[in-house]
Amino acid sequence: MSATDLLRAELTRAARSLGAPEAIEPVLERPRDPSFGDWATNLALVLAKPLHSKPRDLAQGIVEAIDFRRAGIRSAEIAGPGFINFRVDTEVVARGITSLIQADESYGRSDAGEGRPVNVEFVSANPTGPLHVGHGRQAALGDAIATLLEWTGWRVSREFYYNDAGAQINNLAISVQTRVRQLAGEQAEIPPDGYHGEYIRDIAEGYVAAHPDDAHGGNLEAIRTFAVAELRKEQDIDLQTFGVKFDVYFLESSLYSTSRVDKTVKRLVEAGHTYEMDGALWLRTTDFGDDKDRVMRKSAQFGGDYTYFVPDVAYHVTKWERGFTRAINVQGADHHSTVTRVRVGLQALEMGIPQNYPDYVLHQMVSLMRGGEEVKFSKRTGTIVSIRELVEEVGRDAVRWFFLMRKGDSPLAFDIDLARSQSDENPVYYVQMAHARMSGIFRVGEIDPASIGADGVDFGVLALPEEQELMKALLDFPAALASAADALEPQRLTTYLLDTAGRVHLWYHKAHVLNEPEPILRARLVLARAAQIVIRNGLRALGITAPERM
RNA sequence: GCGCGCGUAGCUCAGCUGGAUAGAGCGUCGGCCUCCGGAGCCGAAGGUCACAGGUUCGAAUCCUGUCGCGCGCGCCA
Repeated sequence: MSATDLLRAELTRAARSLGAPEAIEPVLERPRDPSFGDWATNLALVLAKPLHSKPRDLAQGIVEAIDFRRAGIRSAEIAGPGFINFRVDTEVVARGITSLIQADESYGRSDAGEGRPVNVEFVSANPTGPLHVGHGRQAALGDAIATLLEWTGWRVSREFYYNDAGAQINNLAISVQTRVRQLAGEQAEIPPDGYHGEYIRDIAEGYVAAHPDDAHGGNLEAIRTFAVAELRKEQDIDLQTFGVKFDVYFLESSLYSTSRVDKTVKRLVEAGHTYEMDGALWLRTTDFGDDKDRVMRKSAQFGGDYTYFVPDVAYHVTKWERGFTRAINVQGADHHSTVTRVRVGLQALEMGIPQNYPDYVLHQMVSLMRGGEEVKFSKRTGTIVSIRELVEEVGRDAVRWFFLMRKGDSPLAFDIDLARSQSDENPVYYVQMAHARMSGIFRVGEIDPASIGADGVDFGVLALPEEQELMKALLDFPAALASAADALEPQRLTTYLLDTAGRVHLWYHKAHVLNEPEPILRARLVLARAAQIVIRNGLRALGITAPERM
């Protein structure tokens, strides 16, 4: 049980003894000013209304009802309008650091998810081109969210859905076919809504080499198959470069071949939420809060196909039926209009799927900055900069960190110069350096960090304010990680790591380790080990490496 | 026009689901160190949290409206 759990449990007991409602859950937070103490609670302020008493009187009652020993505190003071500030027993801090080191690689893990399954879908790029930096942000976010959920006890499946069936694939095939014809010396133009990137020519050349019998590109079906396979291969390399692995690749075409699309449509019709108009089949999405109804099946004059959201709904039915009672989709905010449609489609099926299923994590656009100017184009791919190029230039760790350090809600200006720089101003360098420095202590001292144990160590000698603050920060790690996981906001963890790395550096400058006399040496080795573990685990949970030296 | 998101220090951004005097880095100014395991460290200035109302013990955070920016608004995906 962590220090905060102890205190919280005791507060709950004290509050109930004063007549507080059963459901009360005391909130603990770090006081803004560390001189106030280690933890503060607003419990008395919250209870003032239901109990019809003055906050300060209640606070007094709570303080008197607390068993300090059981709560693991050495003082409790009432402040301001009714806050209660606590100072944690030094013994409790010592125990916390001790169990941190014992937990080692699993420090920060919790079982809030209780092993329940969750599906995290991200990237889901159609095989019509290389992955660009927007997909990169998605890959970093999705992979980090998935890992954070694993750390908090969920059974995670990473899933990549791709459209290998629709109009865009047709566009791709025609674009490649055009290039094949040009190679054969024919006059041909890629249609305006086709794909114009340089890579299309590469694929055309590959096709001709693999299909010498079809040098003029007459076999559109073979071209389509070839192009999709090539681009899937390229995207896999992109993902590999980025270090992302998926558990499931889900093909849109399989939804047709298994009749799942037809079944979904049938069910929607039977549920009575559809109607025919102008030769098309419509879903009455306005019944569920959409601003207009949506076409499900196009009329004959538009080709008679299903619109994209129909297979998308069928796809999400499979997630539900595969046992994923929780599903998270990571997408660019430019696709946010799909959120309502997918959810509404699932509601209209009336099969007991919750209204807010699936969860969405939407992220804003990425722009690349170099030399203070925006980078717009890439030689290789035309109008986009591919994630592979970016990773090759600045490195996987920096790319991941930069994509994770901002809230998804805000647009991201990726500073290439900063990401490359080997200096404290580069946040990922700064954090990794904190880990490398801790590792350096053990390397120089020729001590195996894994051999460090905290038994019998006198924590009382860690009296510097910097080491007190550092220990507190290290003990905050599990809560910081859990908060990032719960909110599906990895930037909470990057923020925590940056702050904690700052405390590590501060301590490192202030306190020597290796040349100190015995009781201090041992205690500081323990602290260095604890810091090393926290930074390493935090970076790993974000998919970033923690180097031993830099 | 409608929907979603955003607006916090000169710049880039945090702000832990409503808490105390709104924070960090960079930049600026002043000082210290210039021995170390990669030259850092200390301090200062800098804010109408876009604006106006509202909710309550208490709002950057929740609600309403206004302004500005981004994205979306197809029988495209």
